[in-house]
Amino acid sequence: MVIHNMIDAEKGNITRADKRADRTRRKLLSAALEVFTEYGLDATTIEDITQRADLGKGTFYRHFQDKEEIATCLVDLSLNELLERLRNVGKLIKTLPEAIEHLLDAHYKFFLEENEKFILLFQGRLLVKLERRISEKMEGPYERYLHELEHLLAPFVGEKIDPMKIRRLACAVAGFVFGFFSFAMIGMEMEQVESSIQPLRQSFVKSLSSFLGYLPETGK
Amino acid sequence: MVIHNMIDAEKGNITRADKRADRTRRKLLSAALEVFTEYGLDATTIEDITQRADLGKGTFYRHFQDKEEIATCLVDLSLNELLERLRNVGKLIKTLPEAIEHLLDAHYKFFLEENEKFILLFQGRLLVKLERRISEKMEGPYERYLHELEHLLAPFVGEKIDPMKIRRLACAVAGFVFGFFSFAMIGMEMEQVESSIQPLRQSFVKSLSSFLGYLPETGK
DNA sequence: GTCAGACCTGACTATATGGTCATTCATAAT
DNA sequence: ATTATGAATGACCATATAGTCAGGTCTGAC
Repeated sequence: MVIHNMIDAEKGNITRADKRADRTRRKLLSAALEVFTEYGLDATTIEDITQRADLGKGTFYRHFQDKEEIATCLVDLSLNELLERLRNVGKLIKTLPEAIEHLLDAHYKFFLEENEKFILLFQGRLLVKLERRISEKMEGPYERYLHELEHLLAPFVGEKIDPMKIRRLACAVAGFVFGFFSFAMIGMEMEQVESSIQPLRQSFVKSLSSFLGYLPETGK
Repeated sequence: MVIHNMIDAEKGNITRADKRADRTRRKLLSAALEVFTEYGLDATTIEDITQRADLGKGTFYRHFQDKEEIATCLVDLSLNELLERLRNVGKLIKTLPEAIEHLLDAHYKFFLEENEKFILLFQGRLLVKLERRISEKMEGPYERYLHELEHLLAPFVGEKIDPMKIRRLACAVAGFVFGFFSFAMIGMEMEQVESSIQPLRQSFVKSLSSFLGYLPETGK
């Protein structure tokens, strides 16, 4: 909610005008998510967004500075949802492979349930090359994501984890989930997908564990 | 080579001017491949290309109509290389799973050896959503690719293959290779990658075979 | 009912990119 | 050496998109 209405804000009241502004902002965000995943970040124009939201062009600039800001905002929101899932550990985790299992599960469910948001976060390019014309603002949330990954895995790795390793791990996980998606593409039933992905999952978890220096014998 | 020089062309001679034009054209193509994979198709401008090629902007339009044409040209060239690999079957193929094995191998090697070209062909989006702002010209080579895939697989499938199935298969294969790439990203040795990808490969080949109606017992 | 304040609007301006063309440069024939 | 032909050039124009703002609309207080 954009707070221009200082009188009401000071009173701590939520006026109908505030609600209206909030609705408009939401409309813009949801429209932007749609067109971004449809046309891609670069190809969408501000008017694509406002037309999809059925609003005037000027309205966009009342809520966001530019395309980058709304994109960052969407990335932030989507990332928060993903991180929430990461933090929300079901069962107790004792080993690194278990932690990585959980990591995969969270991403994989996020992909299934919030497809557009996943695509926004891991939009092709991020996977394919690391150095790109990525704006400063866009790097922020991504750093946060990496930091959170480290936080999740650190307890199960002896020494401090090399930041480059975290980065690569992140790419690998996103790649894995997209790879998993390739199974879904051939129109298989979900149960069938789950079972055929199983051998890959195990192999992948093992690879990632040893990549982070895990030794099966010692359990460390 | 752009032939404006009719006198020499009629003579069947290749003049130094022709060679020069050809060199320029190649410079443009190679510069375009670089910037396309770096910035993405949408984000690159004509000047990005000419600057990278160290040429004047006007020169671009002497060789290509617009960005789309050079992109299509690159896609065509890259596709031809990929199709060449597909046609170049090493050993005799007798069953559908063997054909799919070969299909995977070709894509996988193409990805490793011609990374930029692979990325150009399967640029993120194609994977993620099928309906997009894809230009007519871009669809052409892609249709050709699908047709060639059908040609490769048809002998091992009884009835005619549903075009939609071919489309999905194509997406699945590209997705698989990107997924495979996720292994490579974590900095593993190539041999290690090959062995950890093995269970996945088998499972994937099986899934694709049955997706196309293959019954293991009958061998058809 | 009316008035102030905040939201929304779309015509307008500025800028960046696409695309053109008169000119310059390189080549090859005489 | 001269000249004709085609390649390369970059200043230039046209267009599309970013971003602005004066004016219209909605809301809530009095």
